Amino acid sequence: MNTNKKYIDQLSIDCVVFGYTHNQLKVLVPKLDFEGDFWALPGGFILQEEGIDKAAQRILEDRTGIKDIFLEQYGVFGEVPRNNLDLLNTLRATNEDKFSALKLKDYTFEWLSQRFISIGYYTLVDINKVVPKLTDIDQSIDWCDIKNLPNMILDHRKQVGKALDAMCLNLDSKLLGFNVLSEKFTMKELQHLYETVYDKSFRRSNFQKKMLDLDILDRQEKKFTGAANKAPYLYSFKQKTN
Amino acid sequence: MNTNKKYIDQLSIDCVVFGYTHNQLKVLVPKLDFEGDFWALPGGFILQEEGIDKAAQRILEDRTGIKDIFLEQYGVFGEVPRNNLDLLNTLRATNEDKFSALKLKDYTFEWLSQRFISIGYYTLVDINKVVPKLTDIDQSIDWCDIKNLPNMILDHRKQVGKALDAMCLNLDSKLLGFNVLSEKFTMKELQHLYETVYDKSFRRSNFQKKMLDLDILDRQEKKFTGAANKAPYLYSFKQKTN
DNA sequence: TCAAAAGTGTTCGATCTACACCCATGC
DNA sequence: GCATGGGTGTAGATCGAACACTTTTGA
Repeated sequence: MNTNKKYIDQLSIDCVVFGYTHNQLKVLVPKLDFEGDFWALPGGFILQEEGIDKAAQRILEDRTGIKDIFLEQYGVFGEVPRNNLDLLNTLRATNEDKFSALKLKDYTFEWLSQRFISIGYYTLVDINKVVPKLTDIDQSIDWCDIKNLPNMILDHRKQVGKALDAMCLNLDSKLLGFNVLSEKFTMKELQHLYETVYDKSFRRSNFQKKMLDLDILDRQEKKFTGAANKAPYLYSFKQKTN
Repeated sequence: MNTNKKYIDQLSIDCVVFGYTHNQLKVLVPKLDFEGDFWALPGGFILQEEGIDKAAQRILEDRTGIKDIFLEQYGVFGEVPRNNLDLLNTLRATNEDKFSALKLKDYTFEWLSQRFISIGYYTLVDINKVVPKLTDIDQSIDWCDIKNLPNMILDHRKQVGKALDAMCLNLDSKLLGFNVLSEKFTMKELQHLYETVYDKSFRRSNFQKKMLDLDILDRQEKKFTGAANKAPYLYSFKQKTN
C-alpha cells in the first residue's frame, strides 16, 4: 500500500456493522490474517479527494463487500495515544513469516505505526440480506454476537459499545435509513428488532400503538401464514415526503 | 509556524465559545488580522503528543486566554472539500502587504492550504468571568450576539448553529461541567439562562418544579436584595457523587 | 396594608403502562 | 367451536402545561 499522500495522515475510520437476524444482534468482526487474537473492526483511511461519509462507505465495501449502506457517525476518538506501533510490533513478533511476507516498505510501516485519530461510524443491516466478503488482509470475517465478542485490538471493543449507545438514541428516526428489515414486515418482526437492539421487552399492544402513532408506517395487505390464528398485517416504511 | 510534523496533518479543531450574560447569548469571534470580513472561529491544530480534548483546551487558551474550561465535542466535518486554499489566496490578494509580512514559508503555505477535516468543540461561559485575550494573529476578538453574527469564513457560521443544537440537547446534564453561573444563583437567574439558550420563555412555576425535580440543585440561604418582595433562595449545583 | 416577586399547589390534558377484550384464522 | 395469536380499547399512573393561591419582603 503506497500511502504517501494518497490518504490523509493519522486519521482513520472504523465501522461498526450491526447485523440483525432472528432476535439476535451481531457485529461484523473480521480477524486479521495473523495467528493470534487479532480481531478488529473493519477500518481504513480517507482518500485525499473524498468526503468522510463517502470514505466510510468505501471502506465498508472494500473490507466487507457491503454496498450502498447508510452509515452514521457516532464520534471521534483521539484521546489516548491511540497508536498502532505496539500492535504492529506484536504482529511482527508473533507472526514473523507472515509479517515479512507482506513486504511492508519502511515508510509504510512508519505510516501505519503513527498515532491515529479515528472517526467512528456504525450501521445496521439484515444479516440475511448481506453477505460479507473476505478480503486479502483478513483471515476470516464473522458475525459475532454482541454479548459474546472476541478480544479486539486497541479500543475496538469499547467502540462497539459507544456505537450501540448512539444507535439506541432515537432509533425510530434512523430505521428508515438502514437496511434492516424486508420491504414488508409484520409488527411482530419490528418489535423483535427493537427488543433485540434495546435488549429489553416491550408490551405487544403498546408497542403497536406507539409505532403506528409515529406515523412512519404504511399498512399493507395481510400476511397469511397458514397458522390457526388471525393474519397479521404487513407494514412498510413510509416514503419520506420532505 | 513550523508545522512539519509538529501537528497532525489536515486535521483541525474549531471552538465555539458561547458566552452568557444578562439574557444575552454571544459567541466569541476573533477577526483575523487582515483587512476585510475575515471573522473565524478560534481554531488550531493537534500536537502529535496531545489528546484531542486537551488540544481543544490548549487552542482555546492560546487563542482567547480562557483556561481550564470543559469543552464538548459536537461533530466532525469533512464532507465538502473543506480547504483553506481559496481563503489563503483571497487573503493574499486583498492584503498583499500583511500577507507577505508574515513571511510564510512555502511549505507552511502548502500545509495550510491542504484540505482540512475539522473537529468541532463548544463550551459555555459566563462573559463576566472570562476576559478574552487578543493574540498576534487576530485583529480583534469580540463577543458577537448569536442573532447577529458577522460574515464568517468557510462553514464557520453553520458550525455555530450545529454547536448550539448540540448544546440545547440535554442542557441539564451539561450545565455542571460548564462555567456559566456564579457559584450560587437564584432560580430566576437559572431560568433566564435557559430562556436565552433555548430562545423561548418558560413558565416560572413549572420551571422551578422541573429544576428541583432534576435533583441537581442544593438549596442554600436566602438572598435579601432589599427589594420589597419575598427573598429568593440561592441554589448551587450538587457535587457529583459518582 | 399593599405591591411585587417567590414558592407551592391544583387542574386539565396528553402520554405511557398494564391489562382486558374482541377479532380472524385454520383445525 | 376452539385454541392461537393479532388488533384495539380502557382504567390508572405519570408527566407537563397553564393557572391559582399562598408566603415573604420592604415600604
